[in-house]
Amino acid sequence: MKRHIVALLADALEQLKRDGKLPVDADPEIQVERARDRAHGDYAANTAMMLAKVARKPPRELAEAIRAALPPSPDVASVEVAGPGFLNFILTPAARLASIRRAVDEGADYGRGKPGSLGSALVEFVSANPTGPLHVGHGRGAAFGDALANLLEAAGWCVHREYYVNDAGRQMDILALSLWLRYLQAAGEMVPFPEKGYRGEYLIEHARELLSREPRRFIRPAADLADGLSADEPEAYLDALVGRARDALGADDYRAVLDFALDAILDDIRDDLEAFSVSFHNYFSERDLADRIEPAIQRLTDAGHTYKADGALWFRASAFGDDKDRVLRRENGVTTYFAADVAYHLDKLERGFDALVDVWGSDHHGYVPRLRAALTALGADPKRLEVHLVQFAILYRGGEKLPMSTRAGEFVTLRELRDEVGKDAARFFYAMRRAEQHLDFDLDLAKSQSADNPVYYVQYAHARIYSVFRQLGERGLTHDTARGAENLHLLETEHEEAVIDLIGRYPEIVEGAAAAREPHQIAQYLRELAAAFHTYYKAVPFIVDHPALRDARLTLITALRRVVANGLAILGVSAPERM
RNA sequence: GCCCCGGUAGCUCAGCAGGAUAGAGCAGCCGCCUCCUAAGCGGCAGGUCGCAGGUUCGAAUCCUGCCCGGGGCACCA
Repeated sequence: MKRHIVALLADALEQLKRDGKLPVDADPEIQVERARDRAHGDYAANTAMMLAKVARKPPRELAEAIRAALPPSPDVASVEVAGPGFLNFILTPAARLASIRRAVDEGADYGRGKPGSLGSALVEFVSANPTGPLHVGHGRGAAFGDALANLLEAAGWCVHREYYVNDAGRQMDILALSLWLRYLQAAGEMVPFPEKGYRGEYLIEHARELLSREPRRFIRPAADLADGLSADEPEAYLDALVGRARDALGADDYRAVLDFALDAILDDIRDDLEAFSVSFHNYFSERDLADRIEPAIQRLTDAGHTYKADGALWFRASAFGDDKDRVLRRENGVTTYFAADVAYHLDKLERGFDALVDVWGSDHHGYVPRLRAALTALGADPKRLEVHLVQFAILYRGGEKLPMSTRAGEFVTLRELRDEVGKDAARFFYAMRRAEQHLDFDLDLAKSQSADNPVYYVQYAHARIYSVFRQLGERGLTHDTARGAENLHLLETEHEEAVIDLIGRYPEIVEGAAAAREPHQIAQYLRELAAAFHTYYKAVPFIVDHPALRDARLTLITALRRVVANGLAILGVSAPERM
């Protein structure tokens, strides 16, 4: 409809140019938007005000001229000039009601774009290091990433969801060491636990599990494990302990411990995400990248963008907009995380996605320029990579800021949040806010307010509609959908106008939210829609004696129920039939 | 020091590819269940949109500077 009105305006401007009332080179971008106020009609255009200067005419006079030049349309009932020179379009009732029929007929597809019509996107999100359970910061990334993926899919993208598993490198060694030490402790050995190890309770539990499966296999004399090591340099101390653990266990058993720890934690993360209604097509292992890192580095070298200095191999990132150059291969020959990430994104590009959508924690923002630089250096269009930064929630409990450290094991887990406020409330709560918005997350408040959470408000609208139909059955009546569809013109209270208007907007909301990559627009819209419904519900009885009017109202709330369900599905929130 | 994000009602936040009177929820106050779920509805009150300039017919929205808050600036991942 919006495009239709733009086309009408374009025709009118051409007509005015032919009549010499407008300079031929006047070629404004025609902006049509939904009127914010229903008194301003359905759609509004500011075209006359934008053209007033070049046309050297007062905006209202110009608006009048455009109005007169508009070709007739079966969908437009009238056009008014208003305010400083707006053109307000009022649709015919039939045009306005068309969306109600579509919502009923198309059901779950209402508001969705043609599948794949916008291209293909790889959405990478969460990608939390597999060293411990997900915490509430990851929860925000999961909720945002999943909603964004759903949203893009709804708008017409073909979406692939991926979780990048950092299962290589030093942190895995520290994890293996930490698990092994807990295992020895569980077996009754007196071994000290390093300050910088992963201290979380979860590892103690995983260690007990390992001990019950393998009561003897990983036992080693460990009393002297730390002998002669200085703990003054905690990180170096940790690395030394890792070395001794590897020696004590031997390569095979060391690897077995590491894999056990990794599998246990990844399984836990997967279960957690599933319960959070988040799923992935693929968990991409950093280890599987092993043989692709050197070729990626080679490609950068072949293109002349690397050099050696201080014994390391550097990427000339500063030539592509980054602050400084970045190391690809360290002095000790080990490639960096960055090198792996370049290989990973090169792999994504080679898989042929039109858009690489990365959802990262905002603490990684300094990392964006170097990755973009690398892709540019490799000859890719840097615009294919878009990175969305999600601010971590800063947690407060009892007015105190909570420390968040995976290694120290001090964090509120996503699971705890879910147990406390429920999956739907947590998902909606996260989805309501813009991702880059800082979030003071007062746990006491969030938990105490759970009954006031707007998610219930929206879900209740859905459940209430089901309730109306249950009531209908109890009164021995049925909904004649054909009669309802034929009698939508009977819906003329102001409350019905408002609901019809909002349902008609839904496809535009999806399109706009997807284009802006802002799932929170869906949440905002749903609150508005639910509010319009609850007001309508209170003011107007649906189950009335007049059959045609009754069926028309039931058709309208059926359409509304569909839109609520479709919108909630994008946010990963359930649409209950009763509450 | 440099970079990113934010500063809108008492609180938490929408609104920001400029547009017609700045919105919502919560908290506060006043009302509403012989009526399809009161997890609801109606109403009242609450704002120099951080500050100062600039661009524009028009600025919460764009530009510049400053102030305040958060985060980031690794041969960690």
